[in-house]
Amino acid sequence: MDIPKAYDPKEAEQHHYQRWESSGFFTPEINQDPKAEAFSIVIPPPNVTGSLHMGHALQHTLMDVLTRWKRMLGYRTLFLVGVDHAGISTQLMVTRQLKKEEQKTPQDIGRDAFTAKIWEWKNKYGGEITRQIRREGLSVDWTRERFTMEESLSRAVREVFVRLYEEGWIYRGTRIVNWCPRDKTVLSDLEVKEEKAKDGKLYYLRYPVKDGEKARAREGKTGSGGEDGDPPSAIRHPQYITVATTRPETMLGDTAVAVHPEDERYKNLIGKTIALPLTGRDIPIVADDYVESEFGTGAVKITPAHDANDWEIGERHALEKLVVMNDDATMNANAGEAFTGLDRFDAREKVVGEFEKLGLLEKVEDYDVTLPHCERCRTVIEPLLSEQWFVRMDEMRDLALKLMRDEGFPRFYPEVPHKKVYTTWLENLKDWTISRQLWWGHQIPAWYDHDGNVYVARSAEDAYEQAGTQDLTQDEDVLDTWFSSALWPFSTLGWTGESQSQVSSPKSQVEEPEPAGSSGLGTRDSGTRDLETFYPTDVLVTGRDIIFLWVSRMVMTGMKFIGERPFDDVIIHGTVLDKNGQRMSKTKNNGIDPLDVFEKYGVDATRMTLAGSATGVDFAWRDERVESFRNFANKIWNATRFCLMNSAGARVEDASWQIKAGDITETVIDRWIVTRLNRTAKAVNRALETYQFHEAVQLLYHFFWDDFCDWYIELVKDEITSPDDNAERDGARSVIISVLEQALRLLHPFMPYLTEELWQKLPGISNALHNPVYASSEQTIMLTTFPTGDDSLIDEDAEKEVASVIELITKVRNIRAEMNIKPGDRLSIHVAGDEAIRSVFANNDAQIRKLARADSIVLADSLDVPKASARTVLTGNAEIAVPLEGLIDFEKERARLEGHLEKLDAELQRLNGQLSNQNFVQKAPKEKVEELRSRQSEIEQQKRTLSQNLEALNA
RNA sequence: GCCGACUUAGCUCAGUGGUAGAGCACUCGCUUCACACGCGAUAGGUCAGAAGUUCAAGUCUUCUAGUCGGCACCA
Repeated sequence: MDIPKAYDPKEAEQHHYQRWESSGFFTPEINQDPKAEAFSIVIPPPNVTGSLHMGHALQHTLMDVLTRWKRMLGYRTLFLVGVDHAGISTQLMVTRQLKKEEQKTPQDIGRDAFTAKIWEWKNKYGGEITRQIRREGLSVDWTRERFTMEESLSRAVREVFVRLYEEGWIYRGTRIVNWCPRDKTVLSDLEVKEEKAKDGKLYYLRYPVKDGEKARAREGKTGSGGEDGDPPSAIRHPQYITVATTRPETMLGDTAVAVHPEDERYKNLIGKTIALPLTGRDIPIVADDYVESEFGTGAVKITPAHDANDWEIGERHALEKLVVMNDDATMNANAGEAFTGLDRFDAREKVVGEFEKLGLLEKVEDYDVTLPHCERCRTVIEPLLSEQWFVRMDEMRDLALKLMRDEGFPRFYPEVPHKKVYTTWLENLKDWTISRQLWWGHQIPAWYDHDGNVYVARSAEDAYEQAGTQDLTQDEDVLDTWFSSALWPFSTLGWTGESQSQVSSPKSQVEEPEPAGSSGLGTRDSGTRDLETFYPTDVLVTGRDIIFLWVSRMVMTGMKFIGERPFDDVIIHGTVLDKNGQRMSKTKNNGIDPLDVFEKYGVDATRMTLAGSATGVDFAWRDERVESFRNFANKIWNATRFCLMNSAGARVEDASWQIKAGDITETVIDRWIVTRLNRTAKAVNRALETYQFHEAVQLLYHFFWDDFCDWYIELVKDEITSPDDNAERDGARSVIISVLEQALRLLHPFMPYLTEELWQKLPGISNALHNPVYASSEQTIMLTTFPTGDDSLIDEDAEKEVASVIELITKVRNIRAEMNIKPGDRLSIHVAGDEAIRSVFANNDAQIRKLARADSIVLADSLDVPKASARTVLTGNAEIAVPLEGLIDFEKERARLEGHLEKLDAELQRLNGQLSNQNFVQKAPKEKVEELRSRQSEIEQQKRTLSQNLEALNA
């Protein structure tokens, strides 16, 4: 067979995906067992504007590993894929394009034309991310692909909105909100990022108090001792009160100054009036507990329309709420003629300048301040009084908290710290601002009549009916993108709220089996049956940045509208950092493009790298790491190449080969590799059950490379490559190729392309190797049965025997290396040991001689070798000597033995210490003590032997 | 300010109370007929520091130091 010496990933990556997809392997309908248990995952929908980054690649890999694994185990498997409309991002992108190509703004062309443009853009460019998902090899069901803006999902959105409104859980109200003056929309608290301001300043402004004490005024000091000697009087008060602020421009909207009611400095000012400079307005001095006397001057200017805390104070004291800014953060007419139209930062300078002119600027201090920024465009957020739609979170939150308290769902992996963070966040949750001043998104299903009455309805027709008129206008705003994402686990499975009975049937039950012959394609109308089958989903894989934004909200809506949790488990994966441990970001331009990595090292090697990182832990990206998995892929390629070069007369035994393994596994070496295979299979399954992906990767890597390649292939090589055409050789060839086939299955969820490519080349493969539930499907490794390991095939004696053989070979190789024996020089090996070990070595004489490059092995009761020999001992106290007449360097040999003795000494000392400790002997488990004792006597024996050897050398 | 995580070999990281592990890099040797993206053999650790619990601590507790997160506040 003509197979290239090096694996070329691109070759395999081109061929298989299209066949997998078009053959319907990814759809749950491929499973022909009507009773098959369901397994489902929904993808966190990537933004339609997005392109693949490492975070995606990581989470996608984990989801696909689980899906492919479960599918091979016979589950009815759905990995649901879809894309998010990503309101702000998409609107901004198309706005930019419109400006560039037509020099127009969205307002120029109007709402309908603009949203049409976005749909156009989506249809043209929105497929980028889905092409990349195919490249990753994800076994997602494209026949069920969803988009958050498609009709059925939009219907679910309207249904949820209407029902929450009718229950009073959604309301419209006027609040201080986070306003992005650049995107000109309100944002939720979660879309705002606190960042340190570059040169924060704290400005101390003097506000004149009406009827202030003139004598004090000239000094311009508050509270300090009068230099004119006038004693302070209870009736007298200073002419000014000084307030400190970081945003002087907001003083134009001040409607009070607040002090702490117990603050002695200001007690007599409470109730007085301030003549607010630059405005001609009079504002009161009020007392409020919120004020901290120690901070700043202890007096706070109150701007209820432009600060959340001030708004609260305003409510308590019935203050006027004066809005002084426009939606682009320029000052409006309320700010006064001199300021109207000025940008907020220009207004700040001007206000400060004016105060200075008036002698009212006391001082300016440098001040570290963190300011809220728009997560997306990094503009400083302006807290603004605005009328918006909100979701009341008290009862929603309780649904999620109750689920966690009563049932412990969702289970977070890793549990620490996410369970606590999630719970704490829920406990302190504030209402959710859901309206957005955008055009791209789900328009709020609320209509208004001329009198401002609101009609919330599932459709315009319903609203007309409610209002008794068609003269209504729909709310201009759209919903937060996360509102539709919150419904994703059920809206994608067909829930639109119509004729919805509670999901009561266990999801393992599928009412009617798919008719035979149905390829499972084109099942978009599977409707609510999908919901019954696949909801709740099994596991959600996502990053910690959207636990609040997304995970928590899915839990709430799932509990509210389906009455069941949306998923059992949530895997929170780590962040992929750059090689210096820094977060990847566009501004730092230190991102690593997964597609470049695919190009350079292959998709499978990238997947192994990602799955090989510990669950939930951040890790720095190293190309060297991918390189090692690229090498691993090449190793698998070449091991298979070797098997195929020697496969005449061999064939892969079908799945039952495991059971009748006794028939074909005749040698201890065969029994050993079958044992190792089954131990590995068991451990891999155990690791995946607890989402220890890196553990599974390590197990597979070492099984394949160390056990299978380094030892098994080398031990059976002579037999496999024998030119003699006989049944024994062909049997051996069938064993190795069958073990290889099982190994490829174990690797498949991680390395789908390579394993399919190689599997298809093996002799004797067919769909008879498939899991029975996929019996009639076209042959593919992805539908074979995943090996779970069989205890009856684990042979501990074989393990021990081969371990001795390996130890012997290794020790002899060690002697060769330490003594600088040339590779071409042949040796003879003398072994003294008991009957059992001698028979093990005798049975594997040929293999040992080959791998240790020895001419002969002499087995005896005791050693009879010349002084010029290198010696060592084996576990179980067998002695080894390699005569090195003329080759031995006595100095070196002495040093080698002494080194070995030293190590044994150190260990023995530890053991002696432990075993002479009565506390240990009495309290430690019996087996532990026994274990140490036998190790102790073994070391003593080995020491005796080595000492004798050393003496003989010195004699 | 509150909560949390991390600190293990030169680097990146695993580690389940019981003799410290991997990959890469390093050192030595090898054109051994699957693979130099390879083979063989080494070397390399006071597990951040201190105290405690325990027969036994990298692992559990407390404190300290450093690194990095999340949340809140910010007149």
